[in-house]
Amino acid sequence: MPELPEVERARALIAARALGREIAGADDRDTYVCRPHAPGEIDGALAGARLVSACRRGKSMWCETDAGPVLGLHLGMAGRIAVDGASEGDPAPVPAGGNPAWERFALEFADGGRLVLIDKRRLGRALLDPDLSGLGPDALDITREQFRARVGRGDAPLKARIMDQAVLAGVGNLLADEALWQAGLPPLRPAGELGDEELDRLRRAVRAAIRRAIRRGGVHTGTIVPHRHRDAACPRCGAPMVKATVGGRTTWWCAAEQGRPAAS
DNA sequence: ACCTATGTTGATAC
DNA sequence: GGTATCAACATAGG
Repeated sequence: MPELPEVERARALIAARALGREIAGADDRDTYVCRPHAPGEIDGALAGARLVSACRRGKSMWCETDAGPVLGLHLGMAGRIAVDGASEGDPAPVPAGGNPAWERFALEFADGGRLVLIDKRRLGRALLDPDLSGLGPDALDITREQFRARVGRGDAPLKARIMDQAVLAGVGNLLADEALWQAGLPPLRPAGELGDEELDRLRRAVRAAIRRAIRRGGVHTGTIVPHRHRDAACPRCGAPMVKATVGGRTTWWCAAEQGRPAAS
């Protein structure tokens, strides 16, 4: 589920509950999730240290430590963070019993508590000193000028453009559908065709959708999310919702308000 | 049972 | 360089 809002809630959870606690060790035995590290490398780098900050850009998180190394965390497609058993940033709070096999990485604190990366699919990541140089500006911080210049160019479909993390960091599949629907813009329209007024409207919609999702608990709380299925109607005008693959992802939009029919 | 779908991202190919 | 496609993972649902 994790798009920017879920990641922000996870970051806030870490900031509130994990900073300053002595790390006794790390369980980094899952070498797929902790790649490119060998088992024991993260543990060796962090044992005895304390997290001093919890930061985020787009969907990437990282924690600085008083020992030097930075711990990078990414939730991938199904990851969530829990600290001492309390989870944030996901619709269904891990009911007491999420499968223990889904705990892919953990920081064990000297006080007995733990910070855990829970991830059914193992597409999340935990690693040292992550490279974040390829990320564009965070979707909540991007200025109007930056947004116009970075999003309003290229031949790629508008939706693919706003989901490109190098252009703008944080927007995923559901947020993209939500923001485009709120702004009344066609997902398939080439990004470079947009005018400044449309780009400003889209930026407002992206930021509003993100802030609302953070408040309400996740991207699944979006207005069109329940209407992303066959035979659904646009909750604003009643026209049929239509579907196509855009930028490699399933995309739903209002046939009337968001113009441009599905290509082929 | 078999096939498809799933909130991400990276590596590849044109 | 920009854009598109596929694969990585593991589960859930028709």
